[in-house]
Amino acid sequence: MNLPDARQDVLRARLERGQTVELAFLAEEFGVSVDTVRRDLKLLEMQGVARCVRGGAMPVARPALQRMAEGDARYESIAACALSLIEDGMVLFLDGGSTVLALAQALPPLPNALAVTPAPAVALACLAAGVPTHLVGGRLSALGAVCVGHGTVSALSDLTADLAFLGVCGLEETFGLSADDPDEAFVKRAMAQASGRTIALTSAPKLGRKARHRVLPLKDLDMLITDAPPRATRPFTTKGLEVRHA
Amino acid sequence: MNLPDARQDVLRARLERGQTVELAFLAEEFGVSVDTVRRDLKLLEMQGVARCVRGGAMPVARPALQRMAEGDARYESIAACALSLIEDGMVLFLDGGSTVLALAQALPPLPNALAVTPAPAVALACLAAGVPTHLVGGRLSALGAVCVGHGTVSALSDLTADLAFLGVCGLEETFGLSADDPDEAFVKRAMAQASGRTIALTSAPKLGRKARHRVLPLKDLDMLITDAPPRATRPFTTKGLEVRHA
DNA sequence: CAACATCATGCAACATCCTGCAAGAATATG
DNA sequence: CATATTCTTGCAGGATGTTGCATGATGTTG
Repeated sequence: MNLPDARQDVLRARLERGQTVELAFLAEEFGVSVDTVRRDLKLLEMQGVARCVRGGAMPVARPALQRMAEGDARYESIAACALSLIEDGMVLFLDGGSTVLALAQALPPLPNALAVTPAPAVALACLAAGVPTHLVGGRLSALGAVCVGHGTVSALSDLTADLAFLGVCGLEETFGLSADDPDEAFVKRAMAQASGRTIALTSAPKLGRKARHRVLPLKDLDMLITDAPPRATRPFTTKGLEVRHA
Repeated sequence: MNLPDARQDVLRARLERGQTVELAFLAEEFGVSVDTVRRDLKLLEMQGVARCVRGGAMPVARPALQRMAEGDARYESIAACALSLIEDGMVLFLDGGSTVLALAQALPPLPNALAVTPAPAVALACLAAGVPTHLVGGRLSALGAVCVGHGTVSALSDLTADLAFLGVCGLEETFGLSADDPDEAFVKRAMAQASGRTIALTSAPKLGRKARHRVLPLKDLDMLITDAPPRATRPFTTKGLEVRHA
């Protein structure tokens, strides 16, 4: 348990859960000096997971609600690439998350298409774009601001779509696509299983990461759209996954 | 949890939600001296988030909020009046519409309550306020950005709540409460029928209006909260409706 | 006006941060 | 197998940030 990677995994998990971590307390818990923990946190800060403050670190990925408002240029290129797959008349599953939200905001009017999503923010963006929208209800998860629960999953299972666009918490060569929240994982899986093609949208930092809960094995994924360089997607292309670089 | 930045984040969040904070109480809560909290608030005052006053600090209305305040100042007073009916542990039905949205944004954290709503914007506001939220899904109506349809109505009918807060398109002495969209009318009616008390929130211009579709007769309404002057609500009070003026 | 609470300032004690460095462990290389 | 390299860790130091307290000033209340 005293390997750097193990410590950093624990820290990453807590931070992504929205917890703030305290330096002195962590040093005690891990049985290492505060310097070591400080270095761990600085590393996570480089990766954009933590925000180092005096005495510890705070999560940078605060509830998806706040990230939403900012809007990120990184995601726009991914969204633009995904748009080329969409035609009017299709039924689209749209997951939650900031990358998929960027896609929803970039949608052109599609009067004959139907967007189906468990994410309220995505639903509003689709409606504003001029796409008929069906919002799948349920309990709202605090982490991702997405509807989850049995009702959500079962409602999704009763639908069928041409394309499913999934946000990604982690995508790893052997572990496949994974999510931080178990309930959100079930929702993602239901969308993947009920759609003709499943497309993952993800920014570079998520590649090679394993989030806590497995959603899909890699072979059930039809396409990956990312802004990562080709070298980072090599493990996936060699396994037969189609990758598009934004 | 005693890092300076963490404290300031908490304070910032409360102030941005319109709460006023009290010095002595905060010192107790954080386990630090009042001097420290005073310094925190002074820092936030430099950043334009707080306005220090004797004994604590008050939220400062920022330009973005002020713009909203021009159109919505009246909604805020209605929301404040509605808040007095709400207690932690209740189940609340929240309709769509800007008045109800203002109420959702004004909610304090209610960890044991449950907010149930067919409106995605309201759901996000409740979640951000720290209230567990259930979003009732369905087709998104283009008019009001509210979920409508048979699934929505039937899901609402299977629930029960203590209070239902309904937005109003029209409220007239004989015609009762009415809505512009037929589908939205069914949703409003379902919420009214499944809740203990039904409360209409409405600004002055809606009084005396008949919208296209009837939702409820006046007698099925338990309370009206409005910013209209007493003279405008005379026809309703004489019919036995309880009216509160914001 | 008197009693009291709150505020601003300065200060000393303390905690934390950064940098550099050396010892140990793991891995690579000849 | 021996040696070199890299990585990780803990520690020492000086710099900087933070905290609580004391002091006098200012505001509030009866």
